[in-house]
Amino acid sequence: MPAEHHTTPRTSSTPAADQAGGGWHGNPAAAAELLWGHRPAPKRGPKPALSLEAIARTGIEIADADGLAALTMQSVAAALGFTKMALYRYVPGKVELVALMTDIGMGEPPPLGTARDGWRPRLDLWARRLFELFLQHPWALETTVGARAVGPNELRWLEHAVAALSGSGLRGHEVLDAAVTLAGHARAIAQQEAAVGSGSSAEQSLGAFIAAVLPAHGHRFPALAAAVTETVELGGQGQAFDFGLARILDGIELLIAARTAEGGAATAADQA
Amino acid sequence: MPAEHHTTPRTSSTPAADQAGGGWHGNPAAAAELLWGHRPAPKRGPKPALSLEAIARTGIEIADADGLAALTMQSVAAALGFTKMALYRYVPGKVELVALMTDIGMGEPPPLGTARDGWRPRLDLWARRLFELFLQHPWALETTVGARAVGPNELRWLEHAVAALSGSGLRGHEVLDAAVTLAGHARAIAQQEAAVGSGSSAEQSLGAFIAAVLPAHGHRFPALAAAVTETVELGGQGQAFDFGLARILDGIELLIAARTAEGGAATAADQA
DNA sequence: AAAAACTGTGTCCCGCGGATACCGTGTACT
DNA sequence: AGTACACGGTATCCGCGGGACACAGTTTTT
Repeated sequence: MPAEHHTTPRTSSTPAADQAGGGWHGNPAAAAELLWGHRPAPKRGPKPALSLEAIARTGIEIADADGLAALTMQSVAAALGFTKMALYRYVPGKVELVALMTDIGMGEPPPLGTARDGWRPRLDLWARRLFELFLQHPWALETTVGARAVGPNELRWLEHAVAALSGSGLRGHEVLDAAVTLAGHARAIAQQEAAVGSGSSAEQSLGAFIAAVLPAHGHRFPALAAAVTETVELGGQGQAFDFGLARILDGIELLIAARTAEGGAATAADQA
Repeated sequence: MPAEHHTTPRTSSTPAADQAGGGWHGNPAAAAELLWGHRPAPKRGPKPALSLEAIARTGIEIADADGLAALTMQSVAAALGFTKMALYRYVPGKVELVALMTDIGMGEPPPLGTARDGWRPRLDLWARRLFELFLQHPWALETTVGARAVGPNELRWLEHAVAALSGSGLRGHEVLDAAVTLAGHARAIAQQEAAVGSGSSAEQSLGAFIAAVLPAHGHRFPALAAAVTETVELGGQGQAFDFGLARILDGIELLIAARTAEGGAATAADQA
């Protein structure tokens, strides 16, 4: 329902747009315009029966239910009761549709409280919400790798994290790096959790795998086997996210303490 | 050149093996056998002109050079001078080939030094090597998402990290969680760096993007814009990886200090 | 009324992963 | 020896997915 995400032109991407190196998928300019551009809504032809919102939402439903592999132009169109080619009147290509799905799927970032609450609980909540979001939309883990166009919602999320650290005394790049680190942690652990499906945690899955491989090859991984068996014996649950989050926040707290101990006057004077 | 990765049977995966939820790609048992199984090397037919090693290496070259999208059975076979169907005598399917490429691409984990060096420099080196590895093989970021079979090399990497933390006083699941957190950090930041290609860093790319979007929408991201401009003005380079790594290691150090302060006797007595 | 702008559809093409049948080649058994 | 069998490589075929293209129907403007 936000103001973004309107109708689109037929800017198409190059046929063989998959470049080498760290290349983009699809046409980044087209995706950016899809995500950020306001289309003035045409006045001449018949009324559009579809909308970007509806298409993206349908795509999200399919990807949530059956995974990203089940997301085809065909499946999306069929779920909407249209031909697959009808979608191309709204979306320049599948890559751009996925980008739109990603940004809409992220949604508005949640409120984190005011500055009086302190940076730590706000960042903690932020990271947890992001983590839950990745668990809700596991396909987003796959769609947010590599070069891509960033949407407004994704940027809003980042804005919230940066805002939480604004008055903390950290320098600009440190604030950004902290946000990126936290987001990366949520992403990475969500990938582990999503990999084993629902019900079990990364450590449990790893333990089961080790147990399966151990009779033949386990002797080569002594430290790993010991840690896994100790974890399993103690009924260790999957708390990799909580663990890492606490460690990262502790580290940030340490740095903030060091920065404030330097004295607030020379905030931007020195750089190591 | 390791002892693993030999010839393979023609165990094929189910035609429609792409399941829903956190489903596997391909047949995990086939992939596991590819990665772990020793095939006794057949005795009857003509000599194989190819080898798993050669196929996987060729695939790695293609993926390194032109990205994972350019990796097709056709391209691999053509680079080897064979038909694409010849590959299926060695590899049950593309998914398994990618899994093999991933494990071979990781290679042997580097030596980290002895226990007398302390856990921190060893973990630091480990994370940096892993980070560099992801930068060398950006496609590995895509192939290590979701449910997949873990290969021996990948497990050796994990073993090394766990070994570095073995005598530190952390509990089993804490050791595992620390390793997972560090690996996730390397992965996540490498994803950001790989996204912008070579030459620029994540913050610079973000800054450029913000600068491009700012005239139209920048006012909605005040904290972000401030942090970015401060970073750009100070010539802040991309050190998100270093920053996060230092924070995580600081946090781990804090926890180890707390654990050792509890006294080594009651190591496994309590759990919060 | 006619032209212009726009939406949705039918048809086609190419490239991909993979199944299958086939032929050639080499070893092992009688 | 010869022969049966096992195995490697190839040719052909299929279904599916993304997307180009031309066309038909609808609504507004001239």
